[in-house]
Amino acid sequence: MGAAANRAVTLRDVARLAGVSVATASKALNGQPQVRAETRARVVKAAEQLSFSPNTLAQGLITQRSGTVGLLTSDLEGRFSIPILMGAEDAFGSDQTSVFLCDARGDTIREKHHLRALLSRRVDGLIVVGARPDTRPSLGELPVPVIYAYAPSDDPADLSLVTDNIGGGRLAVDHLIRCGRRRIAHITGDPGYGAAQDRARGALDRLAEEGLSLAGGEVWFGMWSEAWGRGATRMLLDRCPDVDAIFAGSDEIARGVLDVLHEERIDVPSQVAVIGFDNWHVLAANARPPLTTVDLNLEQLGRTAAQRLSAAMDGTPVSGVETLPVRLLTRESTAPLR
Amino acid sequence: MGAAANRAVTLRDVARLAGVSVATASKALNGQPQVRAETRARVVKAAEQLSFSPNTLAQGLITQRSGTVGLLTSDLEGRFSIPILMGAEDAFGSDQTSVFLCDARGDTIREKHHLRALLSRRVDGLIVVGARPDTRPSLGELPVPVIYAYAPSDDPADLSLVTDNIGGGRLAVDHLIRCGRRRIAHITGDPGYGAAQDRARGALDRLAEEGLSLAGGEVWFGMWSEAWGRGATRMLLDRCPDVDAIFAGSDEIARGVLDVLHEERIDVPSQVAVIGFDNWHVLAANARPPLTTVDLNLEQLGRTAAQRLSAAMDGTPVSGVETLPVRLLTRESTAPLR
DNA sequence: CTGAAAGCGCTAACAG
DNA sequence: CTGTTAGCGCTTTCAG
Repeated sequence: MGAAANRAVTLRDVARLAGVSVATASKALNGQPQVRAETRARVVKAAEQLSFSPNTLAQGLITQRSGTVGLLTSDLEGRFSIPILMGAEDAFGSDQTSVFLCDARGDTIREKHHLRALLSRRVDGLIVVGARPDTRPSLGELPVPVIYAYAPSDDPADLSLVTDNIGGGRLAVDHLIRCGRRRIAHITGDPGYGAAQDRARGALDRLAEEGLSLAGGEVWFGMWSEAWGRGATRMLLDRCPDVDAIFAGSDEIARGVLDVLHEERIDVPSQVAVIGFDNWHVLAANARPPLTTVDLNLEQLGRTAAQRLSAAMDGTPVSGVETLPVRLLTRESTAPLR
Repeated sequence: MGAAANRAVTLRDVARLAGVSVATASKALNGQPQVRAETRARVVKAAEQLSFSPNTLAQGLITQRSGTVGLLTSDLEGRFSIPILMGAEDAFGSDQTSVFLCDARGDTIREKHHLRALLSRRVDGLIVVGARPDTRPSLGELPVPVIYAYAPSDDPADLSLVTDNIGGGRLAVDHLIRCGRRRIAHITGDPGYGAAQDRARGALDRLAEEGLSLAGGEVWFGMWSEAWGRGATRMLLDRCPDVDAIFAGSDEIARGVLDVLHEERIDVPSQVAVIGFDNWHVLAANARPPLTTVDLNLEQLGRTAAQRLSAAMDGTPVSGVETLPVRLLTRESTAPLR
């Protein structure tokens, strides 16, 4: 059918059927101790018969808790929001808390609108997930706690959760070094992204510790696209034909790198090892060969966001920027030399 | 700050500040006619001063409408749910309706849980988005209207919205024919998917109308992966070297097809035209050359779902299966012969 | 142990 | 035009 809509069954119906008062029915259903076992059983049975489901709105009116949180994202399309959102969703048990999803699409006006709607729905808290890992404007002082995920707030009084891009760059290069590579190049995306800078910085740091410098002389900044990955690789091969490893700043770029290497009949990983970043599954797993990459651990980030938010809702707010670890995911595009 | 949480301001506070009764304040704020303009102004000003935001829960208690809908998806990861969800989100103006997002991850138990929670939150309606375009079990009779999107319900009494896969297959082949191709092959995914069967069927139909049959003799069913696209293409080239167009059942497969063609130095589109399916942006737009493909119009599907749901909530339920059109998106991997 | 009464924040008659 | 009263569905004192 789909649309059956009789009047919804209320606690009063249950009470009537069980032959008790509404108050008693309420206590029985909520496991309050001061109810005779026999009575409770009768009420529970009645509730089941009518398939009663308590009106959460009414409960919320009393308890001053709606049992909902708002998830304000700037780019749903983006692959970043989704895992975070899933992590958050399952950290709040579905029984306890439901999440309102709002996509502002990078539009401040729309964000304001959504915020207003959420507040008027009396959400108990808010998670704000940004589109890219750069600082975003704080929502300011709000009547409910807020956690910023992925993109940190510009106000240090807020709590922000971000991925460790510097650590990721370091991890990637470290892995390459452990594979015995010494002539390591770094091709990455838009230098305007904090993520590009941080990943490069981590890579450079680790290289320096080893007394190594970058093959090709410098970081190849460009765009977050396969095409740039291809173009940069061609130039790199030209200038530095003896490169033995390439750290790509994203999986998209890495795909471009692999393509050109394949074209030039340079074997991966035996001649050149390649490592990506993001673990964008459809790109990384389908690559030829499957791509070793740095996984952002985004679900974990989402779970942590939910936990911090719960803590804040229970009166233990935290502030500052918390950096969450990323991890290496090895597939076949890297291997020890020889 | 983040957690400021004084007591939320209520209509009573506004009324007091404006020096009127709660009832009058309510009327003033809700644009009821029977309020003197001067009074209304005073109330509105007071509300602004206190940055009052009406408690939607309380309103819902009275109007018997929560102004929320549930979005029950089976695979958030999947690229399919997201655009649908976005379309739905913006078809319900954010001022009117907010959406609860729940991901059941293909687990029936979890689905039941979510359903229960949603119902107890008194959602006004439900959109159920499946993971793959095959029939799924109906949720049965519910106290609110339900729309099934992408994956149709097995109960014809429900309303389901699906994409036109047969039409899509037809569209793809039609385009190839208009490009002057006569030796058209079809490489596609898992034959257990209705989508694979339907796309093939549409392709075959259109071919038949033209008196043509499939290059390579039959449909190449396999898996939804780049690797299968590559493997199938190699076999195809072997068996049928004069093929002049390949219709791939998905963009992933198409990427594999392009790879092998490139390897064999067969030019796309001058020698062989290639068309994909799904318009999975990161794959299609970054392909070499950029991939002509069939766009599923998923946002539109989401919008339509929202509209149908609104209609049903207003008392105009519909049932059956509604098939929504897909559309051709031409990029550079197809072109007229010569 | 059980029920009557009050009230969460808001709206909707109905009097004044 | 404005205020009083009742009540949405539920929980929670407080008497019985």
